[in-house]
Amino acid sequence: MTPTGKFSYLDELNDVQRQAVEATEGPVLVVAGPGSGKTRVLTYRIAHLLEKGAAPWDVLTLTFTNKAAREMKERIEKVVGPKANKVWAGTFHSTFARILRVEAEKIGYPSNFTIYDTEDSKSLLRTIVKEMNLDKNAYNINTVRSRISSAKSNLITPKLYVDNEELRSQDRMAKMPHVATIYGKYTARCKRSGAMDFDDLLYRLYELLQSNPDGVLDKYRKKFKYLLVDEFQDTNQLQYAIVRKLVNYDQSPRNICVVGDDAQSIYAFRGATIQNILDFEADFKPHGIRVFKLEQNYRSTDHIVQAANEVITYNRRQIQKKIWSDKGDGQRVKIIKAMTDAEEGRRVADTVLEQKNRYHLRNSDIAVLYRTNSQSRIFEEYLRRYNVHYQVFGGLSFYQRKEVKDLIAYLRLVVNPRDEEALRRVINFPKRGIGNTTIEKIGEIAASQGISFWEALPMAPASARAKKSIADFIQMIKGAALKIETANAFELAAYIAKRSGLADFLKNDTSIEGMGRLENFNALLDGINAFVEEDTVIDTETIPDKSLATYLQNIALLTDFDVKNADGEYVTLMSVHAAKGLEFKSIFVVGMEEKLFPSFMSMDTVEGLDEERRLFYVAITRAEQFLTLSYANSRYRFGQMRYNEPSRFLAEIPMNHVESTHAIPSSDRVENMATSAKVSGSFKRRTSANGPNSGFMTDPKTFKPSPNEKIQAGMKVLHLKFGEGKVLSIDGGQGNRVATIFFQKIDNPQRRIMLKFAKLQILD
DNA sequence: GTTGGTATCTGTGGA
DNA sequence: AGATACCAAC
Repeated sequence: MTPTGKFSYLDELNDVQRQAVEATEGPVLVVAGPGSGKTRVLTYRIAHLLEKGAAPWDVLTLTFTNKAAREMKERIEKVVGPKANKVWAGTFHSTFARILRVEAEKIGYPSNFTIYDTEDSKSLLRTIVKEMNLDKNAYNINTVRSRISSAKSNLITPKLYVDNEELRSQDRMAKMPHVATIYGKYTARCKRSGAMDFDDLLYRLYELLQSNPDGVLDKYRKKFKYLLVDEFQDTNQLQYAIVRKLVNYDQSPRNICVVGDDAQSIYAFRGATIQNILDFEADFKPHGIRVFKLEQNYRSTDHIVQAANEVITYNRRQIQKKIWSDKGDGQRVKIIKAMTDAEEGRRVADTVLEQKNRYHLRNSDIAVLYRTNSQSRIFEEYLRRYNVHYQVFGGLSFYQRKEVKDLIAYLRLVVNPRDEEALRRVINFPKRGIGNTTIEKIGEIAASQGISFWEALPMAPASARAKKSIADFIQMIKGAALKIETANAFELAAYIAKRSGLADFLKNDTSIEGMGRLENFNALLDGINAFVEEDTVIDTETIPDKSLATYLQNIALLTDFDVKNADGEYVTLMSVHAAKGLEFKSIFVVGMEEKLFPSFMSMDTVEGLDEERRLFYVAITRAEQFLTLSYANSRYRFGQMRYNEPSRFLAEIPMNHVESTHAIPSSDRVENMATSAKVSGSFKRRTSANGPNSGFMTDPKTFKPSPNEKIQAGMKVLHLKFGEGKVLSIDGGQGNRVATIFFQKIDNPQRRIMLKFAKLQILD
């Protein structure tokens, strides 16, 4: 079949891709390896739907980032023209917020509800923990928040939480038995404040569809005739439950297509579960699901692809697939070892320069990826020193800066005075003589009467001066709220900036940082002005509504990515998580050390390690041509020098894909241990308690050594002392063969063993 | 209520 | 090291 005429875009697809695009009716699962043209399939599929006569507004595409949604729309537009803009394509959060905006009142929320960001949530939780007189050290706010978040992501309401013995006993073991109560109070407080947190945007939509007031469920089932979900491996139970509500019912055509890669699932901490992919297959099996596997990688050269393939085999469960590339062998993986984090920074920057010169790479071809955002500093330092332009993504986004959040809090308050977190933030900033005692009293009144903080404000038993301040504050907010119908968002913001004293406060701070803050503050005002003046594309939509409420609702879901200018020539610095879906000619994955990558937080469980390994898989598969991994023997953390061993992931890359001038990490380590022990007396040698000398890992009675000639790379073998291992590679001539073997259970897992002396039993 | 100094704590990822 | 929480003195 040779597609002709207007279907010519089909020519740009390989066989499997085309089948996935053309299977428009009924349930479809696309398992897409890295660089396999996943986005191309999704966009062409939508284009194909439109060409075949579907109306743009019949199609709903859910992504995880605004960037992905935006990209998709742009690419659809290239194929089908401007009607692409009428397709519903957005993030789960923004799309659901948009629907909730319309339907909120059906579930007891105002349509101008506030969206609480993580800081707001944590601040509210802190208040609740305090009010309940609980020990805030026992109730770590991040832990509490994530418990509540994952409860919501698993469809567990406060009521269900109370009755859930498993969760309750986990809480008791963690010495925080009152999480259930906190969860209940938190939910009530959000509702009373007319606020939804990020999880609520999903949960409340589910609740809406579930309770189905005024046949609202049917309305959306009819509206979205085709549903597509990107990065399905990163959905949580709640998201999948919503998807099922929308498409999986009697008489439904079940036109749903989900695209994902189990090997790239890296958001389990956010409640995502690979189980969703497996469930999807089972749930739609009775309805003729079709599964397509995209296995050809168009992004990377072979050494990189094979290294990635090999690394991921160390994970337990996975959907079988073999990613391959026909782009030639390309360069081997380069490994940089450094003594200190500073040396790592310098050598990475050196290599950046070298690659720019030798291979004529541009800054924008290069990215430095790290496990934690705090690692960015040292690379910034050296790149700046070398005069290489760079851009850091992640970390504090523009909208999270204090000066920006302060003004936004005022604006939030004008739109929704019940917004307690906004109110608490600005009631005494700039200072107007309303202190903690007064604020606490107001909180108590609100709690005892079951009213919002705002409504309790005038009842505050305070000094005459404080009362006057409060009255004035109320007046200011009410005054601004009155203008909401007549003034546009910018006029209101400018008014509040002046009237609140914020603008003056910032102008009076002449320090360097203070000037920076003023700049940000003004940039925010400019941004609001631009929103009013132009057809600003904020999310993926051209927003027709210029109200302050619309503005606030949109920026609440923006991240750093969406603000930074995407053009320009700079080296990209970002976390591995943030790099998902991106590609660069040259990738540096830095900080390849035990306890950092894999993170110490994830090291004690197999599931945790598997997720870290998938994260590493994502990192290395971002590279098209050059992949450099680096680690440092020591680095500063919390003002203290810490020593780490090279990451176990390094040892999982077979030697034949690694640049040979670099010795393997485990043998490096022996040298480095010796030198650093001399240099620094405090260096702690690993105790051998569970190391190789602590005795046999294998029962000598059942151990049957195999003939050494039979040992080959890739085999699983058993060693008397070291236990089970995997032969990574074999080198050396006949009679002198040396095997590099990875033994999972020992401290320095990668070992070089002379086969003529070794006793090894082949396991498979 | 506000200010400024000191103790304490933090140890991943992000919509 | 850097942010935040807490506390004593104004």
